[in-house]
Amino acid sequence: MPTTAAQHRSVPLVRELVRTYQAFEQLSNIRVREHGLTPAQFDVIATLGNTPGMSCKQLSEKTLITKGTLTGVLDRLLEKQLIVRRVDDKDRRSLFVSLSAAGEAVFDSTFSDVVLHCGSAYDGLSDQEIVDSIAMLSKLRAAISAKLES
Amino acid sequence: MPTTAAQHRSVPLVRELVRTYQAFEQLSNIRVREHGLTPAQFDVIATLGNTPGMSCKQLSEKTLITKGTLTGVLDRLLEKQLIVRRVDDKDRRSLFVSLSAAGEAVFDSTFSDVVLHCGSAYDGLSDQEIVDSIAMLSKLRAAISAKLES
DNA sequence: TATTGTTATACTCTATAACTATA
DNA sequence: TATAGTTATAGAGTATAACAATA
Repeated sequence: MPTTAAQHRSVPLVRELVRTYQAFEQLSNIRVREHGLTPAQFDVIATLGNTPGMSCKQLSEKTLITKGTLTGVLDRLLEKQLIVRRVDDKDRRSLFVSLSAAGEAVFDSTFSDVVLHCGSAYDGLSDQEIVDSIAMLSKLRAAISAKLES
Repeated sequence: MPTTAAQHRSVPLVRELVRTYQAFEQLSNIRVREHGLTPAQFDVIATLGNTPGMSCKQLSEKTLITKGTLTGVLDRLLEKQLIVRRVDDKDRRSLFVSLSAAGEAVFDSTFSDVVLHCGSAYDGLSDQEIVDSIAMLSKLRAAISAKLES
Protein backbone atom coordinates (compact mmCIF):
# COMPACT_ATOMS: atom_id res chain seq x y z
CA MET A 1 0.00 0.00 0.00
CA PRO A 2 1.62 3.30 -1.04
CA THR A 3 2.09 6.14 1.40
CA THR A 4 -0.45 8.88 0.72
CA ALA A 5 -0.43 12.38 2.15
CA ALA A 6 -3.35 11.60 4.41
CA GLN A 7 -1.44 8.74 6.02
CA HIS A 8 1.90 10.40 6.58
CA ARG A 9 2.52 11.22 10.23
CA SER A 10 3.79 14.73 9.51
CA VAL A 11 0.59 15.88 7.80
CA PRO A 12 -1.20 16.97 10.98
CA LEU A 13 1.91 18.92 11.94
CA VAL A 14 1.98 20.72 8.60
CA ARG A 15 -1.69 21.56 8.85
CA GLU A 16 -1.38 22.85 12.40
CA LEU A 17 1.65 24.95 11.53
CA VAL A 18 -0.24 26.56 8.66
CA ARG A 19 -3.36 27.19 10.72
CA THR A 20 -1.42 28.66 13.61
CA TYR A 21 0.56 31.00 11.47
CA GLN A 22 -2.44 32.10 9.43
CA ALA A 23 -4.10 33.22 12.65
CA PHE A 24 -0.95 35.01 13.74
CA GLU A 25 -0.53 36.66 10.37
CA GLN A 26 -4.07 37.96 10.45
CA LEU A 27 -3.49 39.52 13.87
CA SER A 28 -0.18 40.98 12.78
CA ASN A 29 -1.25 42.31 9.39
CA ILE A 30 -4.24 44.15 10.78
CA ARG A 31 -1.98 45.93 13.23
CA VAL A 32 0.69 46.65 10.59
CA ARG A 33 -1.83 48.23 8.25
CA GLU A 34 -3.12 50.43 11.05
CA HIS A 35 0.35 51.97 11.01
CA GLY A 36 0.04 52.71 7.29
CA LEU A 37 2.49 50.03 6.17
CA THR A 38 2.00 46.94 4.04
CA PRO A 39 3.33 43.63 5.39
CA ALA A 40 6.23 43.73 2.91
CA GLN A 41 7.16 47.28 3.89
CA PHE A 42 6.98 46.35 7.56
CA ASP A 43 9.19 43.37 6.90
CA VAL A 44 11.85 45.62 5.38
CA ILE A 45 11.62 48.19 8.18
CA ALA A 46 11.85 45.43 10.78
CA THR A 47 14.86 43.92 9.05
CA LEU A 48 16.70 47.24 8.79
CA GLY A 49 15.90 48.24 12.37
CA ASN A 50 18.80 48.10 14.81
CA THR A 51 21.29 47.56 12.00
CA PRO A 52 23.66 50.01 10.31
CA GLY A 53 22.02 49.05 7.00
CA MET A 54 22.81 46.48 4.35
CA SER A 55 22.94 45.85 0.60
CA CYS A 56 19.81 45.08 -1.43
CA LYS A 57 21.13 41.58 -1.85
CA GLN A 58 21.36 40.98 1.87
CA LEU A 59 17.97 42.55 2.41
CA SER A 60 16.51 40.32 -0.26
CA GLU A 61 17.97 37.22 1.39
CA LYS A 62 16.68 38.15 4.83
CA THR A 63 13.16 39.15 3.81
CA LEU A 64 12.76 36.49 1.10
CA ILE A 65 11.59 39.25 -1.25
CA THR A 66 13.08 38.67 -4.70
CA LYS A 67 15.28 41.42 -6.09
CA GLY A 68 12.86 42.63 -8.75
CA THR A 69 10.08 42.98 -6.21
CA LEU A 70 12.38 44.54 -3.64
CA THR A 71 13.16 47.45 -5.93
CA GLY A 72 9.46 48.36 -5.96
CA VAL A 73 9.04 47.99 -2.20
CA LEU A 74 12.11 50.16 -1.61
CA ASP A 75 10.82 52.76 -4.09
CA ARG A 76 7.66 53.15 -2.01
CA LEU A 77 9.62 53.39 1.23
CA LEU A 78 11.81 56.03 -0.39
CA GLU A 79 8.71 58.01 -1.37
CA LYS A 80 7.70 57.90 2.27
CA GLN A 81 11.27 58.99 3.13
CA LEU A 82 11.69 56.09 5.54
CA ILE A 83 14.91 54.75 4.02
CA VAL A 84 18.10 55.99 2.40
CA ARG A 85 19.67 54.29 -0.60
CA ARG A 86 23.23 55.10 -1.57
CA VAL A 87 25.97 53.59 -3.68
CA ASP A 88 28.55 51.51 -1.85
CA ASP A 89 31.97 53.08 -2.39
CA LYS A 90 33.73 49.73 -2.26
CA ASP A 91 31.54 47.94 -4.79
CA ARG A 92 29.79 50.38 -7.03
CA ARG A 93 27.35 47.77 -8.32
CA SER A 94 25.94 47.55 -4.81
CA LEU A 95 23.50 49.82 -2.99
CA PHE A 96 23.59 50.37 0.72
CA VAL A 97 20.12 50.67 2.22
CA SER A 98 19.42 51.97 5.71
CA LEU A 99 16.65 53.59 7.71
CA SER A 100 16.40 57.38 7.64
CA ALA A 101 15.83 59.24 10.90
CA ALA A 102 12.12 59.13 10.13
CA GLY A 103 12.41 55.44 9.34
CA GLU A 104 14.05 54.78 12.68
CA ALA A 105 11.25 56.64 14.41
CA VAL A 106 8.70 54.50 12.56
CA PHE A 107 10.65 51.38 13.45
CA ASP A 108 10.75 52.33 17.13
CA SER A 109 7.04 52.99 17.38
CA THR A 110 5.58 50.54 14.89
CA PHE A 111 7.75 47.50 15.44
CA SER A 112 7.37 47.64 19.22
CA ASP A 113 3.65 48.08 18.97
CA VAL A 114 3.09 45.22 16.53
CA VAL A 115 5.34 42.79 18.35
CA LEU A 116 3.89 43.67 21.74
CA HIS A 117 0.36 43.46 20.40
CA CYS A 118 0.94 40.02 18.92
CA GLY A 119 3.12 38.91 21.82
CA SER A 120 0.47 39.85 24.34
CA ALA A 121 -1.56 36.93 23.02
CA TYR A 122 0.96 34.77 24.86
CA ASP A 123 0.66 36.46 28.24
CA GLY A 124 -1.22 33.44 29.55
CA LEU A 125 1.71 31.10 28.88
CA SER A 126 4.23 30.27 31.57
CA ASP A 127 7.89 31.13 31.17
CA GLN A 128 8.60 27.45 30.71
CA GLU A 129 5.98 27.09 27.97
CA ILE A 130 7.50 30.03 26.13
CA VAL A 131 10.99 28.57 26.37
CA ASP A 132 9.74 25.18 25.19
CA SER A 133 7.80 26.70 22.29
CA ILE A 134 10.83 28.60 21.08
CA ALA A 135 12.95 25.47 21.24
CA MET A 136 10.39 23.49 19.28
CA LEU A 137 9.88 26.13 16.63
CA SER A 138 13.62 26.38 16.29
CA LYS A 139 13.79 22.64 15.67
CA LEU A 140 11.03 22.85 13.05
CA ARG A 141 12.83 25.72 11.36
CA ALA A 142 16.11 23.86 11.25
CA ALA A 143 14.36 20.93 9.58
CA ILE A 144 12.83 23.19 6.94
CA SER A 145 16.09 25.03 6.31
CA ALA A 146 17.86 21.75 5.74
CA LYS A 147 15.18 20.80 3.22
CA LEU A 148 15.43 24.16 1.45
CA GLU A 149 19.14 23.73 1.03
CA SER A 150 18.85 20.21 -0.29
CA MET B 1 10.91 51.76 33.74
CA PRO B 2 8.35 51.09 31.03
CA THR B 3 8.09 47.73 29.31
CA THR B 4 9.54 47.93 25.84
CA ALA B 5 9.20 45.38 23.08
CA ALA B 6 12.77 44.25 23.45
CA GLN B 7 12.23 43.39 27.11
CA HIS B 8 8.95 41.51 26.85
CA ARG B 9 9.39 37.79 27.34
CA SER B 10 7.14 36.88 24.37
CA VAL B 11 9.22 38.76 21.79
CA PRO B 12 11.66 35.93 21.08
CA LEU B 13 8.67 33.63 20.61
CA VAL B 14 7.07 35.97 18.11
CA ARG B 15 10.31 36.31 16.20
CA GLU B 16 10.91 32.57 16.11
CA LEU B 17 7.34 31.89 14.98
CA VAL B 18 7.73 34.34 12.12
CA ARG B 19 11.11 33.00 11.06
CA THR B 20 9.95 29.42 11.18
CA TYR B 21 6.88 30.03 9.13
CA GLN B 22 8.67 32.20 6.58
CA ALA B 23 11.00 29.31 5.88
CA PHE B 24 8.07 26.91 5.61
CA GLU B 25 6.15 29.27 3.34
CA GLN B 26 9.10 29.58 1.00
CA LEU B 27 9.36 25.81 0.72
CA SER B 28 5.63 25.45 0.20
CA ASN B 29 5.14 28.30 -2.29
CA ILE B 30 7.92 27.12 -4.56
CA ARG B 31 6.26 23.71 -4.76
CA VAL B 32 2.76 25.17 -5.23
CA ARG B 33 3.88 27.33 -8.14
CA GLU B 34 5.50 24.35 -9.79
CA HIS B 35 1.96 22.96 -10.01
CA GLY B 36 0.77 26.11 -11.82
CA LEU B 37 -1.20 27.48 -8.88
CA THR B 38 -0.79 30.65 -6.83
CA PRO B 39 -0.73 30.31 -3.05
CA ALA B 40 -4.24 31.77 -2.82
CA GLN B 41 -5.58 29.36 -5.44
CA PHE B 42 -3.92 26.45 -3.67
CA ASP B 43 -5.46 27.58 -0.40
CA VAL B 44 -8.93 27.47 -1.95
CA ILE B 45 -8.36 24.07 -3.57
CA ALA B 46 -6.99 22.68 -0.30
CA THR B 47 -9.98 24.04 1.61
CA LEU B 48 -12.51 22.59 -0.83
CA GLY B 49 -10.78 19.22 -1.02
CA ASN B 50 -12.53 16.35 0.75
CA THR B 51 -15.66 18.45 1.32
CA PRO B 52 -18.97 18.48 -0.54
CA GLY B 53 -18.41 22.21 -1.15
CA MET B 54 -19.44 25.34 0.73
CA SER B 55 -20.70 28.89 0.30
CA CYS B 56 -18.38 31.76 -0.63
CA LYS B 57 -18.91 33.11 2.85
CA GLN B 58 -17.68 29.92 4.50
CA LEU B 59 -14.79 29.71 2.07
CA SER B 60 -13.86 33.29 2.86
CA GLU B 61 -13.88 32.58 6.59
CA LYS B 62 -11.72 29.48 6.25
CA THR B 63 -9.14 30.92 3.89
CA LEU B 64 -9.11 34.43 5.39
CA ILE B 65 -9.50 35.80 1.87
CA THR B 66 -11.91 38.74 1.92
CA LYS B 67 -15.04 38.42 -0.18
CA GLY B 68 -14.05 40.96 -2.84
CA THR B 69 -10.72 39.24 -3.36
CA LEU B 70 -12.29 35.81 -3.27
CA THR B 71 -14.49 36.59 -6.27
CA GLY B 72 -11.37 37.18 -8.36
CA VAL B 73 -9.59 34.08 -7.12
CA LEU B 74 -12.68 31.99 -7.87
CA ASP B 75 -12.99 33.58 -11.33
CA ARG B 76 -9.50 32.36 -12.19
CA LEU B 77 -10.20 28.88 -10.84
CA LEU B 78 -13.38 28.81 -12.92
CA GLU B 79 -11.38 29.74 -16.02
CA LYS B 80 -9.16 26.77 -15.27
CA GLN B 81 -12.35 24.72 -14.80
CA LEU B 82 -11.20 23.52 -11.39
CA ILE B 83 -14.34 24.58 -9.51
CA VAL B 84 -18.09 24.75 -9.97
CA ARG B 85 -20.17 27.69 -8.73
CA ARG B 86 -23.93 27.36 -8.54
CA VAL B 87 -26.82 29.13 -6.83
CA ASP B 88 -28.03 27.63 -3.58
CA ASP B 89 -31.70 26.70 -3.98
CA LYS B 90 -32.48 27.39 -0.35
CA ASP B 91 -30.96 30.88 -0.21
CA ARG B 92 -30.68 32.39 -3.63
CA ARG B 93 -28.28 35.10 -2.45
CA SER B 94 -25.76 32.39 -1.71
CA LEU B 95 -23.42 30.52 -4.07
CA PHE B 96 -22.33 26.97 -3.52
CA VAL B 97 -18.72 26.38 -4.56
CA SER B 98 -17.20 22.94 -5.02
CA LEU B 99 -14.37 21.23 -6.87
CA SER B 100 -15.05 19.98 -10.38
CA ALA B 101 -13.83 16.52 -11.36
CA ALA B 102 -10.71 18.19 -12.74
CA GLY B 103 -10.40 20.17 -9.52
CA GLU B 104 -10.54 17.01 -7.45
CA ALA B 105 -7.85 15.49 -9.61
CA VAL B 106 -5.68 18.55 -9.05
CA PHE B 107 -6.40 18.42 -5.34
CA ASP B 108 -5.44 14.76 -5.16
CA SER B 109 -2.16 15.20 -6.96
CA THR B 110 -1.12 18.70 -5.93
CA PHE B 111 -2.18 18.78 -2.31
CA SER B 112 -0.58 15.43 -1.54
CA ASP B 113 2.60 16.40 -3.25
CA VAL B 114 2.95 19.76 -1.52
CA VAL B 115 2.09 18.45 1.93
CA LEU B 116 4.35 15.45 1.58
CA HIS B 117 7.15 17.59 0.20
CA CYS B 118 6.91 20.01 3.12
CA GLY B 119 6.16 17.29 5.64
CA SER B 120 9.20 15.29 4.61
CA ALA B 121 11.28 18.02 6.21
CA TYR B 122 10.11 16.53 9.51
CA ASP B 123 11.10 12.96 8.79
CA GLY B 124 13.95 13.30 11.25
CA LEU B 125 11.61 14.05 14.16
CA SER B 126 10.40 11.32 16.49
CA ASP B 127 6.72 10.53 16.81
CA GLN B 128 6.78 12.10 20.25
CA GLU B 129 8.34 15.31 18.95
CA ILE B 130 5.67 15.55 16.31
CA VAL B 131 2.89 15.04 18.84
CA ASP B 132 4.44 17.62 21.16
CA SER B 133 4.90 20.13 18.35
CA ILE B 134 1.28 19.84 17.32
CA ALA B 135 0.13 20.33 20.90
CA MET B 136 2.35 23.35 21.30
CA LEU B 137 1.25 24.96 18.03
CA SER B 138 -2.34 24.30 18.97
CA LYS B 139 -1.80 26.17 22.22
CA LEU B 140 -0.22 29.10 20.41
CA ARG B 141 -3.11 29.17 17.96
CA ALA B 142 -5.71 29.16 20.72
CA ALA B 143 -3.97 32.13 22.34
CA ILE B 144 -3.98 34.07 19.07
CA SER B 145 -7.60 33.22 18.34
CA ALA B 146 -8.61 34.50 21.73
CA LYS B 147 -6.79 37.75 21.00
CA LEU B 148 -8.40 38.07 17.58
CA GLU B 149 -11.83 37.74 19.09
CA SER B 150 -11.16 40.26 21.85
C1' DT C 1 32.07 36.00 -17.25
C1' DA C 2 29.67 36.76 -13.02
C1' DT C 3 27.18 39.81 -9.96
C1' DT C 4 24.20 43.84 -8.34
C1' DG C 5 20.39 46.07 -8.98
C1' DT C 6 16.79 48.23 -12.29
C1' DT C 7 13.35 47.98 -15.76
C1' DA C 8 9.65 45.90 -18.32
C1' DT C 9 5.84 42.84 -18.54
C1' DA C 10 1.99 40.58 -17.20
C1' DC C 11 -0.62 38.84 -13.65
C1' DT C 12 -2.42 38.21 -8.99
C1' DC C 13 -3.64 39.63 -4.66
C1' DT C 14 -5.29 43.26 -1.51
C1' DA C 15 -8.48 46.50 0.87
C1' DT C 16 -12.35 49.18 0.46
C1' DA C 17 -16.68 50.84 -0.79
C1' DA C 18 -20.68 51.02 -3.69
C1' DC C 19 -23.89 48.08 -5.70
C1' DT C 20 -27.45 44.16 -6.86
C1' DA C 21 -30.33 40.64 -5.51
C1' DT C 22 -32.36 38.22 -2.05
C1' DA C 23 -33.93 37.49 2.71
C1' DT D 1 -32.82 46.37 7.32
C1' DA D 2 -29.49 42.82 6.89
C1' DT D 3 -26.85 39.51 4.25
C1' DA D 4 -24.38 37.14 0.09
C1' DG D 5 -21.77 38.04 -3.42
C1' DT D 6 -20.18 41.14 -7.49
C1' DT D 7 -18.16 45.10 -9.41
C1' DA D 8 -15.21 49.08 -9.46
C1' DT D 9 -11.09 51.27 -8.13
C1' DA D 10 -6.56 51.94 -6.93
C1' DG D 11 -2.59 50.20 -5.22
C1' DA D 12 0.82 46.70 -4.06
C1' DG D 13 3.20 42.37 -4.35
C1' DT D 14 4.82 38.46 -7.46
C1' DA D 15 7.68 35.85 -10.88
C1' DT D 16 10.41 36.24 -14.73
C1' DA D 17 13.50 37.77 -18.05
C1' DA D 18 16.19 41.21 -20.30
C1' DC D 19 19.21 44.84 -19.31
C1' DA D 20 23.02 48.24 -17.54
C1' DA D 21 26.90 49.00 -14.80
C1' DT D 22 30.51 47.17 -12.37
C1' DA D 23 33.61 43.52 -10.79
